[in-house]
Order: sequence, then C-alpha cells, then structure tokens
Amino acid sequence: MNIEKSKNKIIITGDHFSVREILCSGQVFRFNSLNSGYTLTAGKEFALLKQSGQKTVIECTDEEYFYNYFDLDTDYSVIIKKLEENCLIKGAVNYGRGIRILKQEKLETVISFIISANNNIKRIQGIIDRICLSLGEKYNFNGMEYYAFPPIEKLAQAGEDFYKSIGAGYRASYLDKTSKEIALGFDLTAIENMTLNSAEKSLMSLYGIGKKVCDCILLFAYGRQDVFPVDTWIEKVYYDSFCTCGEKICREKIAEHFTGIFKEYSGYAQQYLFYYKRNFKSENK
DNA sequence: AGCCAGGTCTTCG
DNA sequence: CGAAGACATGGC
Repeated sequence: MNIEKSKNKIIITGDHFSVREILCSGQVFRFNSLNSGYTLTAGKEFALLKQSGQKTVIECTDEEYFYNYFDLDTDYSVIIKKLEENCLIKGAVNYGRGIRILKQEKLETVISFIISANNNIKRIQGIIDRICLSLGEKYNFNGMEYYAFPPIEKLAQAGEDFYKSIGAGYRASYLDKTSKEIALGFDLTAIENMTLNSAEKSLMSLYGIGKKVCDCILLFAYGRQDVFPVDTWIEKVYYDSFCTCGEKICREKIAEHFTGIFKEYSGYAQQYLFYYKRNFKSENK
C-alpha cells in the first residue's frame, strides 16, 4: 500500500482499503454516500472520500487525524495471512478484503454503541445524526456543511426528554445517565491503560453498556483486538459454521470460543465475519 | 402485518 | 446463579 500525505489530502493506492467496505461494516455511523463518493464525519473532523479501483483520494480537514483514524500504519496483509490459517474464515476475509478497523473517538463510540443495542443500522444512523444536528457545532469544509459530534457537556445537559424526542426510544435514559456520569468525571482516557478485565468492568459500570456494546467500544475506539463482540449476526455465524456440538450456548461462551481461536486477532476476525454474514445474502439462505 | 435489529436491565425461579 | 420478560421505534 502506497500513501501520499499532503495538506488536507491523503492519496492511497493498493490493496486492503475499500471505502465502501470500511464504512458499511457497521463500526461507524456518520457517513453519507454521494454520486462521486462518500462524506464522513468523525468527532469535529470531516472527509470527502473518492475511490476508483485501487486508488483512493481523501480530502479532509486534517490529514494527520485521518491517517491515524484509518490506521494506515497497520499492514493488513500480515493480519489476513494470520487469519487465513483457519480455513473457516477464508471466505469471509476474501469477501471483505478492503475492510479496516478504524480508530474512532471514545465518547462518540460510547454514545453510538449504546444506541446500537437491539437496533438496526439505518435507525442508529438517524438517531446519531439528529443528536449532532441538535447539539453539535456547525462547520464548513470546502463549501460542505457538517455538524460535529457534541462535547460531553452538551450531551449531559440535553436531558432524557431530548433523547426521546430524537427517537432514541428506551435508550434515552441510558444516554442521559451515562453522559451525565462522564461529565461528572468518569475518565474514558484512563481505560486505555487498563488490563482487558479492568477495562471491561469499568465500561460496563456505565448504564446501558453490557458485554457486547463494551467490546465494540474497546475494539473501535481503543484499538483492542483481543475482544470479539457477539451480536445476533455473529450468533448466526457461530451456529451455521463454527458450532460442532449442536447445542445452544450463551453469547459469553461464543465469544470465548472465537477468542480462543483467533487470540490477538479476534477483533479483526469478528469484523470480517460480521460483514460477510450481514452482506453476502445470496449464499446465506 | 409482523418479525427483527451490532442488547441491556430487571425480575423471577 | 440462569432464564425469561420488558423495552421504543422504524426498517424491510
């Protein structure tokens, strides 16, 4: 993969970078497709992404920010080679070769994945968009308007009724309580340096964050690849392809099954399997 | 129309 | 403990 970085611009050529696959893999929610490409908002930063074949041009507010955001220092050919030692995942990896796991904002990821619980991706996107539209600061990049993800003070002040009014449903109280707790001093940064167990315990003490949402936050915002979030799609993957005993087991055990196989590459494996199961419909029924 | 969605929390045996 | 039920809303 070749990367050229200049003022407000990154140009990427090579394998293992598909804008569509990255954005549509369920890890990120604030993007829109245009005729010519995609717009993407992360925190208070903005990018316009255009890809044709092996070449991607990113015009953005801050090239260093997005270089890190897309984790461009990581060589995915090494990861893929390692994962393909398990033949059950080869098809999924091949289907989503252009996927990368992003390095997202911590607060934004916490809020987004609380909203994700028992919800569908389209609606998750709508709810987050309305939060940003109502509480986020308006910016402009090359004539394109966008709204930043709101700071914690705004989220904490908004109140449960606000979250209900923008369609969060029963998650409104989760959002209200947890944003208030973070505003009062819950330290999202401190989790970076914790062991996996402590990090999980800490995040799961927040209202609305259970094991699955917690693992998504650790994977997508803290770069922890040793977790394996189990949702309804991954349950299907397990029972369709990896379950040898035929009996039903809890999600915790399913996660243990997969982390036992994929170890420090679990997070990557999970993302390829999720994307494959959710999108490759034709062969799945 | 009715089931389902990147589950979590609470309550009940 | 583990299982079962409640929960808002809209996508398809």
